[in-house]
This record gives sequence, C-alpha cells and structure tokens, in this order.
Amino acid sequence: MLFIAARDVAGKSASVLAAAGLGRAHARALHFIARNPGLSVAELLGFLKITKQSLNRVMSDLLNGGFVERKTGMQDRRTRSLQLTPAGMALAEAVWNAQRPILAAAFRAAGQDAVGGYRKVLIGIAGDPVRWRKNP
Amino acid sequence: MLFIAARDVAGKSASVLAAAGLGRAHARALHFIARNPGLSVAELLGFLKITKQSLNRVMSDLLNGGFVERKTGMQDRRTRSLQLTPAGMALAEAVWNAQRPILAAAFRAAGQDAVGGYRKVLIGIAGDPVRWRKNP
DNA sequence: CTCGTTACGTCAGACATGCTGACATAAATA
DNA sequence: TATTTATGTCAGCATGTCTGACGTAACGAG
Repeated sequence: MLFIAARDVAGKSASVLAAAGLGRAHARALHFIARNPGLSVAELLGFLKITKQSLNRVMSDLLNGGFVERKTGMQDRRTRSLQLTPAGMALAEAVWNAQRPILAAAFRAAGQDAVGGYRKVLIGIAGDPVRWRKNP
Repeated sequence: MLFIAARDVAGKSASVLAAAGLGRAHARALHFIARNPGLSVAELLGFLKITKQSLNRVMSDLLNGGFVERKTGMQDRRTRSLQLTPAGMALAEAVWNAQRPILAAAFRAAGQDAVGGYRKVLIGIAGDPVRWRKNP
C-alpha cells in the first residue's frame, strides 16, 4: 500500500512536470530545496540518497531551466547554497496543486485522528522530518 | 514522507533480491502474485500499472528462474493463471523478512490506534486493497 | 463457421534515472 | 605547506519504463 500510495501521489505531478520538460527526479530535488531553502549539495544528497553524479544531470536541468539558484556558501565557501527561483517556486506550487486533492480527500475521509496516526507511523518508518536536516 | 517511507521499505529487500539476480520490479510482481494467487496477466498489469512490454522482461526472469508458474486459464483459455512456485514463495518470504523489522518497529512505536489511522489514510490514497482485484 | 475482438507474447528501439570509476578545482584545516 | 573536504564533470553501464509493430490463440456475435 505504501508503494501504491507513493506511486499514485507522485504520478499526479507527471503532466505538470512534463510541461516543464522535467521528470520525477527533478520534482524530488525541487521538493527538498523548497522545504529547506539554502541547503547544501551534501544535504540534498542526504535527503535524496543518491550519488552526486546522479544528481548532476538533475541539477543541471534545474539550473539551466532557471528553477534553482546556486550561490557560494557564506560560512564555508566550498559549499553551495541552493534555493528556488520564483519560477522554481511556481513550479513547486503547481506540482503541489496537482498532488493536493488526492491527499486532502484521503485526509478528510479518514478524519483528523487517523491522520495523526498516519503521520506517527510514517515518522516511525522514515524518521522525523524535523531531524532529517543535520546542518541547517 | 510517503516517498521516503516507500523507498526505505523497498530498499531493505535489495540484498535478498540481488542474491537471486533480481531487482525491485521483480519484487513488486512477486508481491502481487503472492497476494493474489492465480491472477491473470491483465490483473497483474492493473496492479503494477505498467505496460505488458515492460512486464515481459520481468516475467521472463521470474519464469526462467522458477519463481512463478504460468498456466492456461480454466474459464477463459486465453488468459494465464499466475502463481508462485515453492521457490517463489520462499523468495517472497525472504523479502518480507527483510522488510518486516522496520515496519514492525514503526507500528509498535506508534501504537495500535495510530496504525489504524495509518491504514485508513493509505486506503484513502491508494484505494481499498480488497477492491483492487476486479476479476478474482 | 466466419469474423471481429480480446488476451497474451515478443522484438526493436528509445528515454529516464540510477550506478561506479576517474579526475579536477577551490577552499578549509592541520 | 600538505591534506582533507565539498563540489563539479566526463564516460560508460544497468535497470526499468515507454511506444510501436506484429503474431497467435481463443472467445463470442452473427
């Protein structure tokens, strides 16, 4: 059920992404950058659990497409601070708008208590999102 | 969180599958055949939501590896009835044993009520598993 | 029984996304 | 200064998905 649910939610964004010439891998990177503005490349790789080589193409597309901005880190100038451009924010919002209805309907149908339990179990499986980012 | 949870649970089975020379696509097919013994190819495609061409390689591997048995359907002789061989059952169980600990720990930590809510929400997103199979 | 439809099998080629290995550069740090 | 760290980049390979095209066997309507 986890597989089906994740697939179906991710699938909702396909048309929006295709219109921008992007795929699901781009959507995931976009998602984590949107929720952790200014994160470093290493942090993003930690979220995605892929190699930097795999991220390379995805990031190139996002940078060339003007969806993500890459600046030299302030404390440590070796790092890169990643954040969405206005175009990137608009795209992230469009993706969310495509996915929201299915989640909202499920949450509404299940009720608030059920959603609390749902979150609790997902945190048990995936870890607490609050602790995902180690060096903010 | 859905993405992370699904990825992490699926990831647990990688080593078991690699030992059998299979990948995650095989595991998914194996999973649905295990839970719906005797299902047809069309039904399996409905669960997986992929094309028959994509399923082709996966099924060839499973058949050649002796994990799945394919018999001519009884009512409709055009269909194929798919079920696991003993080897397939053993592999499915090994996969489950690899994935179970992470789910069991999350369920135990969250409590029974939370698990009920978790199931309720997932059913809202993915649909009721009981109704997934249309022509049993 | 013939004909159209359905369920399945298969080949060929393409794309998306992941991987490893190897090497380069700049900045921090010992 | 020497080493380590954070990142970028190129080349090649594996997996899993897709579309398109074609073939076969069996069902069902007429």
